[in-house]
Amino acid sequence: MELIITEKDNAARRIADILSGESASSTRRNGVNVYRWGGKRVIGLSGHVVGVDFPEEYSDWRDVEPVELIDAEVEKTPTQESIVAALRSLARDADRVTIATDYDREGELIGKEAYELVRDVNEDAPIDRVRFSSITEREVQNAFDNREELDFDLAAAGEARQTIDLIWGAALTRFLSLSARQLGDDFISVGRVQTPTLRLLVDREREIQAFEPDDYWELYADLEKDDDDFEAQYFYRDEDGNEAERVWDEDLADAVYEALAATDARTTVERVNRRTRTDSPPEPFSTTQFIRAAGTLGYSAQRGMSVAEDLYTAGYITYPRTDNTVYPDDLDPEELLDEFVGHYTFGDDAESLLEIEDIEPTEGDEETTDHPPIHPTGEIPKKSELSDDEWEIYELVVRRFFATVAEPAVWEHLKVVAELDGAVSIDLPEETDDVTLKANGKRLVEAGYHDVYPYFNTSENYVPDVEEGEQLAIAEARQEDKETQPPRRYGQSRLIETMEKLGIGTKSTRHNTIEKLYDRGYVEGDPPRPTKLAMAVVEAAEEYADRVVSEDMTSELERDMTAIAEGEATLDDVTEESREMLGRVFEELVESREEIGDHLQKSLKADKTLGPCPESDHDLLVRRARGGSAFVGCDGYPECEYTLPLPSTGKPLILDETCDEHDLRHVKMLAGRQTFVHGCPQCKADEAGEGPILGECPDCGDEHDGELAIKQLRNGSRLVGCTRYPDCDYSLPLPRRGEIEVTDEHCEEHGLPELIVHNGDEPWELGCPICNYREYQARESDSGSDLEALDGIGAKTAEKLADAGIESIDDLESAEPDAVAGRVDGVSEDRIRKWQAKA
DNA sequence: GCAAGGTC
Repeated sequence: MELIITEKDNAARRIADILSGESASSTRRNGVNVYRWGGKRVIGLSGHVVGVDFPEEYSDWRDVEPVELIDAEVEKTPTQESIVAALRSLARDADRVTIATDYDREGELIGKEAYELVRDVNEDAPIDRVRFSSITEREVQNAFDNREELDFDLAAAGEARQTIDLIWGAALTRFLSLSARQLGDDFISVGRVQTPTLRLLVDREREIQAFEPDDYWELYADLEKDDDDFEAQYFYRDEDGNEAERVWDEDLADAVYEALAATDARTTVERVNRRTRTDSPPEPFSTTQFIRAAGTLGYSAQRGMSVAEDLYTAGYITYPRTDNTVYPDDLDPEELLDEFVGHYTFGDDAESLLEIEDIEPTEGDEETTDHPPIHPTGEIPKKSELSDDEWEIYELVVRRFFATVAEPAVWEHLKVVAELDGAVSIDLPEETDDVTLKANGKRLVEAGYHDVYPYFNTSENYVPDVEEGEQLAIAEARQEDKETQPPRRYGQSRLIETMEKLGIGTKSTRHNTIEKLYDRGYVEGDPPRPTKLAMAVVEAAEEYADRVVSEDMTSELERDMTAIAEGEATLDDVTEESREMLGRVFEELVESREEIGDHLQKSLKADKTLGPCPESDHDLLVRRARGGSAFVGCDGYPECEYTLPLPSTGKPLILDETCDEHDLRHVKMLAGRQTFVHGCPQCKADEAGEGPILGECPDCGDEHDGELAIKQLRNGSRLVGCTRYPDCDYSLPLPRRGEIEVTDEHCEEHGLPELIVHNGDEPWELGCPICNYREYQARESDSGSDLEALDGIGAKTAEKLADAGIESIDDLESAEPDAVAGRVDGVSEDRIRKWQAKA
């Protein structure tokens, strides 16, 4: 039996299909897919199935001095037990083994891990390696006809990286966490990739903080041509002879403005320049460029990749983790375009592209052996099979492929330079005696690839045809006061592009690294903004472990890995040298342990500080109750017990903005799509108490004495809500407009006063707010059950639920999952719990 | 509970 091992299940299935001529059948062994036909078996791993770690006796952070990790042994242990077991049992019966992992360094290492697992149970079977850069019939057949050997040197290069990353990362992470007494979930981590990435953000933040704006002015004039006018901007030549628009001298700006604004101001056209510019179509999608494009559609790096992975797993697009920007020879663009002909969304574009005579796809600079650039596979999903996000990303990938085989666009640029007539009595900048204006027009003459790829800005700027010597009056002049702006924060996709340029991280990990910075409390918001803790970690690293905060550590490691791969150095040479270096770092580090710990702790506290406590000399902090919910408490606790509530949904983020009245920073609650700005917690608490009390809260009145009151929210809407908010979020809606009168009449059923809304001529007797809301809900449910608003409940399911007596979200929330599951076919307890969580 | 790299 021949055993073929791939890096992932998906590749295993496709290779089995190709080699068997689609006759392979899928079976499961130990819960792992195995594809079989004749005497062949194919199994897919899940990337690395073994991992490196220190022996058990090093696992207690408090027991082990971090410095001891430097010379600790590093072991490899299975991390994917079931896959390892399945692999071993297949390997026992194999008389030939073929390693078909990805064609890159990490793939070679994963292959070597498989090799060793096989050798543990089978000493004799020959083990070959096949290499292919895309899973197409030709490439795969060719690879199996030209079997090669596993490259142990290349795998060793990968092992050097594993060892060095573990030792540096673990030793420094434990050192910082212990020195700041941050154990448990909130440890302080550093690493070869995350820390230089964080430094990029911190450096930018430092620039922003140090930035001092300068004033400047810009001057515009609308020039009249026939019945139209068009905007032209004042410019001059600076010392270097370059065109400059920013005027730094206010007196000069005023003088130019006056000259332009004079009632008789006229200009003469000095120059008219027309040129056409070719606008080449974009390159094929690498992971980084894909993330950037998805970013412009509003997807975070993580989300964009996650959607792409789903589309890949479903078979609609190729593997989304690739550095490659050159399509392989195997890809026949015409053939792929043909697949889209007749499609209701893409058909017309595909047909028009097929009319191009010689289709020559664009190419980027990066050509790699691992995977092709991301492109559609030709298996086209129905729109209804995909979620909105999936469809949007799928369309992006299809259209990007279209763009890479489309024709260039052509722009016509029209530049008009005009000069103010008559003598000007202004002290103008050097090398000019004139007030000169320019207008830059552009027009898309041939849309080219923009027709099939509508994601780029193609807005035109209209400038009419004018001739040299023509006189144009000034319709209006404008002087704009401006300020230079601080550099902008990195957005997620810019950050990923910069990481790629600096060579840190990989196509598969860069987006995860950014996510990790969020999880660790190093950055907040989007674009990511570093916290005080992040500043302190970077400062500590810069001072004591400069290597781990610089991208040079990666580039030097890359150099060493190349040396190992080429047989010029050994794994031991490289790791030993790295250990010595880390040893020297620790010599200085341990001397300053307390100082470093102090600084980190202060920064951690600063990240949680809102401002002064009204009842003591301490600060108010965001704290976490035992149950995990956040609230505001005093740093002077237990002497001062002052607290303020925070909403129960989401994770609090402290903003820079401060409340004028209480000097407290505003709070934003991060809760995915339901993220909202809570504002100053003191103001919110004050507001919550406002308004007349109507009666007992039906949800928590018995247990906690909650009461219902009329509340006005910051956004202007009003409601009847519990005074114990946010601990109790019972609420009833109220109309936005009109004055609300609380009458002496009380509802018999609920004991609440009847309300009257005065808005316009006719007062509206709203009545008891609970009864009013019930009626409103009844009207809503007449027009269709609100259950369908929940993700995962379609019309059919809603009908089935209604048959079982569950007609609304309220019903669902109060239902017992096991009872419902018993009454409704095909609906499990689990699903009901999920809906209840969503409701 | 540490890293970074695979993959889901």
